[in-house]
Amino acid sequence: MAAAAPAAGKGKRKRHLSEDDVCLLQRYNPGTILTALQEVAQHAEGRIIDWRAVVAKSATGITSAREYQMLWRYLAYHHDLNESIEAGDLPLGDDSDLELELEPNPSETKEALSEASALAKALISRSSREQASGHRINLDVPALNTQNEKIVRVPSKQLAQSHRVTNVTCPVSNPKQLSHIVPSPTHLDPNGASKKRKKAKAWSKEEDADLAAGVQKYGEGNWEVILHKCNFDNTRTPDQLSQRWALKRPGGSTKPASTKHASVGSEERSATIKALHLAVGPMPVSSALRSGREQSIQHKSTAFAPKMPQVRSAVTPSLAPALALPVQPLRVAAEVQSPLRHGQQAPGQGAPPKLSNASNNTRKKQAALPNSTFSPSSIQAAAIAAGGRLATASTAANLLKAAQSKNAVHIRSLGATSLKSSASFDHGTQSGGSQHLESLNASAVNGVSGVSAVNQSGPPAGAETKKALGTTLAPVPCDSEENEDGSEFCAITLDDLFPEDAKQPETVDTKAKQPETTGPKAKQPENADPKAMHQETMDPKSKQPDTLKVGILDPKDKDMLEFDQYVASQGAHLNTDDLNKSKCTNSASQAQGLVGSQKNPLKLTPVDGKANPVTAAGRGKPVAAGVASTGKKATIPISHLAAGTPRGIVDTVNANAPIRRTLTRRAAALVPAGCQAPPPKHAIDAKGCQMTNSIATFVSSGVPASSQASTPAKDANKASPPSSSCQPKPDSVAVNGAIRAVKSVAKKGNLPAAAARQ
DNA sequence: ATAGGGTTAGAA
DNA sequence: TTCTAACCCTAT
Repeated sequence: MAAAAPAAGKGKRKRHLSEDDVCLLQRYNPGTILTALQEVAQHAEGRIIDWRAVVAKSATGITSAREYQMLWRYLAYHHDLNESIEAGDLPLGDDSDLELELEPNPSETKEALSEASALAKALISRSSREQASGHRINLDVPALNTQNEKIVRVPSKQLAQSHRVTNVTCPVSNPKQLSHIVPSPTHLDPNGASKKRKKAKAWSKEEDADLAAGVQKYGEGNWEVILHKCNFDNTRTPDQLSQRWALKRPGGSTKPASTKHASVGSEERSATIKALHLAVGPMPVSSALRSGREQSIQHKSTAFAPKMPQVRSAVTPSLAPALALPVQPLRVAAEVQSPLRHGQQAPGQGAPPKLSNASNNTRKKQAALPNSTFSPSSIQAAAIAAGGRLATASTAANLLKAAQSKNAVHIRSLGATSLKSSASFDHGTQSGGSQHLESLNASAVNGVSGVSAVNQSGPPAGAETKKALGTTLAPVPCDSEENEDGSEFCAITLDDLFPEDAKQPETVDTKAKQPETTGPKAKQPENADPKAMHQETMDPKSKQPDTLKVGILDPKDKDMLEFDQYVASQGAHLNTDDLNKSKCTNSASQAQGLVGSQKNPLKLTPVDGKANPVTAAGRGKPVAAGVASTGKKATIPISHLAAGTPRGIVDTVNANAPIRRTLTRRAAALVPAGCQAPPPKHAIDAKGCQMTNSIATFVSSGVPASSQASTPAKDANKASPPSSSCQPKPDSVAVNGAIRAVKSVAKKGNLPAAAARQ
């Protein structure tokens, strides 16, 4: 509303009075309001307004000084309108009425003038109607063309009778609403006032809350629905909602820590906790989520991998910092370090997850560096949670059937992978089905191995591996650091993980094409079967009952173990939970809302040959294989028959970050990771594991198989040996079946829309 | 639908 | 003048 604005005095706040304010009032005729504003301006010479004097002379018809004050405060400060005010009530005594100074004659803009003009006409129009119906409101509305005549003058006597108007038909300046009443401002002002950018309207907390609630209720992306179902004023557009959400959504915020949300960390942490609760039910999450050194304790987090898939919401990067649960499926403890992380702290004694809010330069950057600290397990946890969405009960069942019936897919066991891990590091910009395959097989399954080898081989090997791996490890050479217990750690920066962001994509292809050459020197004692490298991923032979050496938890891992055990105990239940339940439920959506966007992250490329996996995977960050592998001296033989027991944290790493881009792989990789993990000591439900395995199997091999069979992806040429190994074979039938199964699930809505679209 | 970048308005 | 938030536009 153009006539608005008790406006700014020097150093005072300024507020625009919009038509919405008037609409909200419902109690007062707009003319009354305008008159009141004018009167307030006239009486606002001192610090304190003498409301009684104002009322005495008021033309508004308002007889209660208190009411008058209340109206003003509503208009100026959005104070509540108190319904129960008697005529004799005294105004409040405080002197806060003029925190906003009055500008009786604010300078008008073209837009304002046109709006005001429209408003005036609307008022006149209504006035005419009311006149015809006996409700005469005598509004003398000038065109507001001059500085001194902006305020509607309302003859006092009429207003005295009519200042209370019930069901005020709100005159609007919004062209949409106005169009049926009076010519739109567009017509009134052909000079482009209507073209002018809308005045920025700050988002109130209420709006943000509404938005969050809307997202929870209707899901991210349904901005139209949210817009209409939630009480957004008509000045908001779906686009604005989307943009706002992009800014405000938990985990997606680009806000620097210095601003409003000072403690993003705690927010994310709590969000994570909630998400985790949703995933695994009430449990001593706190122990698992502890920050600080304890958090970095080596931990067989793989044990709970299969237990968490029911988290429907995407676990966004925010989960990672909170879930710093290291993993040590192998003998090398690896910790992903953010470049922001100060010092080269021994990962095992890592500082509390430090959220990086500092770099807020670009959204891109944010996407690439959602959080500053990844620990393998946190990553895994995130990926698990994300990947979990792949598996509804039915999906799992279908996939299980498919996988079991034909033994269609066999993920190469750790032993077979040996040095190909390099390929998994080199996904950078690589795209195409081959990438999927590669990622899944090499990074998910083998990645850890590769890293392990690197670490175990010591600095020289690390350096070499770094080279072999391309640029992924460049920023932070995989220097072996020995922990007090002898565990070795590999520090990997985010740049390592996301070479694409590090702008070193060239190396990708080359490496991908020559995976074998990558890390011959990387030592992988347990699995160093060169032939294995050439084995088909789907080849049953690859299913080597390798014995994994998993470090025994040392005492300080107790909490982690506790966590694992708990999760393990929850395994079956979680795996059979019906994902559908959570689809729109509060809790699930809450997780979504709190933890972050789930729509984007999930892209199930494999489902359909039409979907070009390249898009999702091609842009995907390279798989930071091996990040997770860790190990301790004591070893426990672990048979990782099922689905090849990928040490999949690797892919999980990516799941943490721009999930949107690579989730297809990550989720897939992830699941197997979980399955493999259950160390003997953890009583894990075989069923749940199998199911998960099935899914993993499907995803892993299914993607490439599918894409290769049906889509000559543009990057198909880049197919690396591993991927080619995944050529559809008789066995792949099962894979396809699994794909179909998932597809159907997706169609049923069990998978996020984004996934279904794929 | 969304990301990313540019533009604009308002506040400090 | 600078910074920030909101808006707008365009490409994907």
